[in-house]
Amino acid sequence: MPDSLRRFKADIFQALAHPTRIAIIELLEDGELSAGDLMEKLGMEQANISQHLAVLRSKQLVVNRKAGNQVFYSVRDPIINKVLALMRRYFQKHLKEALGLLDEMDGSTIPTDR
Amino acid sequence: MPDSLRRFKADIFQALAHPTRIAIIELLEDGELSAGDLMEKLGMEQANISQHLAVLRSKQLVVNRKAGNQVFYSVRDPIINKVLALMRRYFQKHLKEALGLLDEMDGSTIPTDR
DNA sequence: TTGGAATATTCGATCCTTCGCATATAGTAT
DNA sequence: ATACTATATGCGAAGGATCGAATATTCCAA
Repeated sequence: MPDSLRRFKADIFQALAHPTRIAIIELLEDGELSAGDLMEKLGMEQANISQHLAVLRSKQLVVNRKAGNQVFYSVRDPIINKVLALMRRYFQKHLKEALGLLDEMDGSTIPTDR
Repeated sequence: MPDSLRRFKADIFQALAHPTRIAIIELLEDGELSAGDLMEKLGMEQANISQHLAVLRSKQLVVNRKAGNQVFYSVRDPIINKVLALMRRYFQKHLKEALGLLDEMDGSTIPTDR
């Protein structure tokens, strides 16, 4: 496989390699949301959300639709949702080790994923 | 979902977010290989391969088995292979746009993935 | 046409990643 | 013990990612 193709895949993983961007994709799984919706649900700076959306857009993981003042985002291809679903399974399977890997153990109860 | 879990997933994507590490995982899909085998097949610096293997190990994506002088690596959980298989489907589906995204078009024929 | 709301972009500081080079460790054989 | 092979680790330079603050753009309403 040529290196350019490997780079393409790596870029997509790179786009997913941030907690906020994962949160965005997962929030969008149930349907489109505006940038403002995401900002509110995630409780982060407007500029920051917009920057993360720009990353996801640049790799074509999300598409956007303008409606007046607002911009609505959705996941472009359900394959990406499947990838995240697989990751959830992976996480559940390796929950113990996963917790061991986490830097901060905040003593909360075992979380159920999503 | 707590942020720590999002970070866990992001870390795994981060581990996959490099062309060389993707190549390693894909090479390991058919069975275990030694670090030397990988070095030879990928034609990269010994230290570099070892560093990438360290990343994959630290996120527990691969496991290793010592046999005398050598260290044999394999993918820990087939779910990771499934994730890469999905990515291959994704790539084929969006081949045209993908090529548009690639920086360097070297004029070669349309590649068949793997 | 001025104002306000929603979103995007630019900038600079800080941190993280990646690489090659050099060196360290571990196993094997002589 | 010595030497050799396989693999890992430490280091420093170069480039890339992330953030908040400030600013720009776009659209609508009065």
